[in-house]
Amino acid sequence: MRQSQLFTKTRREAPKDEVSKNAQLLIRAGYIHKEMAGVYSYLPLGLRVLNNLIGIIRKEMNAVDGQEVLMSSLQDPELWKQTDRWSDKNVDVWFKSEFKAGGEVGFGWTHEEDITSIANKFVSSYRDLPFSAYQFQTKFRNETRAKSGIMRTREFIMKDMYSFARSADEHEELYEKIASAYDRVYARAGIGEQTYRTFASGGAFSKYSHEYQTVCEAGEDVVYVHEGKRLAVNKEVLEDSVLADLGIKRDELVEKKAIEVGNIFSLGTRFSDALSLKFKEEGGEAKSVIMGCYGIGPGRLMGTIVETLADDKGIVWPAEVAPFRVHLIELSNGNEDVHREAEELYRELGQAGIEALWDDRDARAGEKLNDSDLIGIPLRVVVSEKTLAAGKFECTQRQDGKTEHRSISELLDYLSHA
RNA sequence: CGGGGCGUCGUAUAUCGGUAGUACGCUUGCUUUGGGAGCAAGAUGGCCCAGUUCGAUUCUGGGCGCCCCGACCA
Repeated sequence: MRQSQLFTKTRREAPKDEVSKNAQLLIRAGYIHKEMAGVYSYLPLGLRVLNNLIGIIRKEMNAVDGQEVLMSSLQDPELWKQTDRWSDKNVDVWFKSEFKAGGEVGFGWTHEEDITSIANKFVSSYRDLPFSAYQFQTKFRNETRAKSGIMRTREFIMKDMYSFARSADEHEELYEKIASAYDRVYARAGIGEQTYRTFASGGAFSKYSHEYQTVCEAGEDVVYVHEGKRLAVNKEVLEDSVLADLGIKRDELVEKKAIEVGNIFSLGTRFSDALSLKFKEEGGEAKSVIMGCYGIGPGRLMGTIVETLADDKGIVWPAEVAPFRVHLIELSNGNEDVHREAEELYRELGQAGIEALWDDRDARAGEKLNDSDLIGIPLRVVVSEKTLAAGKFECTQRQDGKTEHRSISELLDYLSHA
């Protein structure tokens, strides 16, 4: 799209009350807008990034046979009372409201109860299992303290998947399959190398749960990374018995700060028992369904990418995540030939299916180039009197600043292979 | 929820019990044009409610909001 028509603008300075790098850069570049503490809106550029991340996650969940649903935000207290998770004493993150006609209602902060109740309508036989269902849905959590920009908010979209299996073995198989999908998500999101499957406390039904932790100075968690095995152990569970389980030694571990970008865990029969989700085995015997739960917050993932990959000039988006593939910078200063050349290139890119942000604003070179660095689109293509004379465009990688000069066909060829 | 800090043009910052200034941004004009240009003219501000005072943006109290540390974080 034409940058002159983009209704957001960049800013030189971040608001003084934003301390986290992710929020500072995302606000300065016009990706997000803060509504109140812990509540952010996504603006055109930000929504493009968020949707790209959602697209990646959706594809990977579908690839492991996840079935997408969309559950309601409004939650029925009766359901939650059955699992003892309605009272504010047991759960302190509830947002609650009332119906005009009387009666309480809650805003969902997770959906085990809901999905289990839905599954109950359809699952009765061993033939109905296994399956996994997931959604992208806005969660509400009344955090006592929102913090770190978009990393910990009171309203956020979460991809939450729930698996339903007939046996512990079957559950384990599903669990591992989904875990591998998670690895692919982080790799495609550009933070695969920094992200480790991390052993964390498991709760009542399995010894461990797994977090996906991205090593980053801004992280709130402390993990111990075993580079050889590409895994990590959360500080919370760092004990000799855990090290023995994993076959690793204490001195092989390196302490790092990390951001939790995903969490998967086994639920056992905690919810199926409480809500009577059972199936009949081949022999006719009723058994409780074994469940698992798998979460990723695309917003937090977006923040983590910014925290992890940004440099002192601004954001650096990985290719699959970026709001546009190309940032076309027109430095025409009123030169009609340069302007026409930029317009032509923009059209050609569009025809090739490559989305570009075309900076056609009447602004000086410094402002445009600095904005381009801040916005962080992977490839910057400059069109100017110089490039017009040379017959080649100046193509610069945002990530490493490397520049190459390409003709239009060379550029299209490069983009089709990248 | 405990502790601490902060609310001044759109943004970032000064000052001050008596005229609220600067920078960037914005408007208009001229010049300039490859890493946030120059000149000139202009518009825009004291979170809310009380109290003290001749006079409050400033002092006091309350409210609301925001940030940080901790606790919490299936």
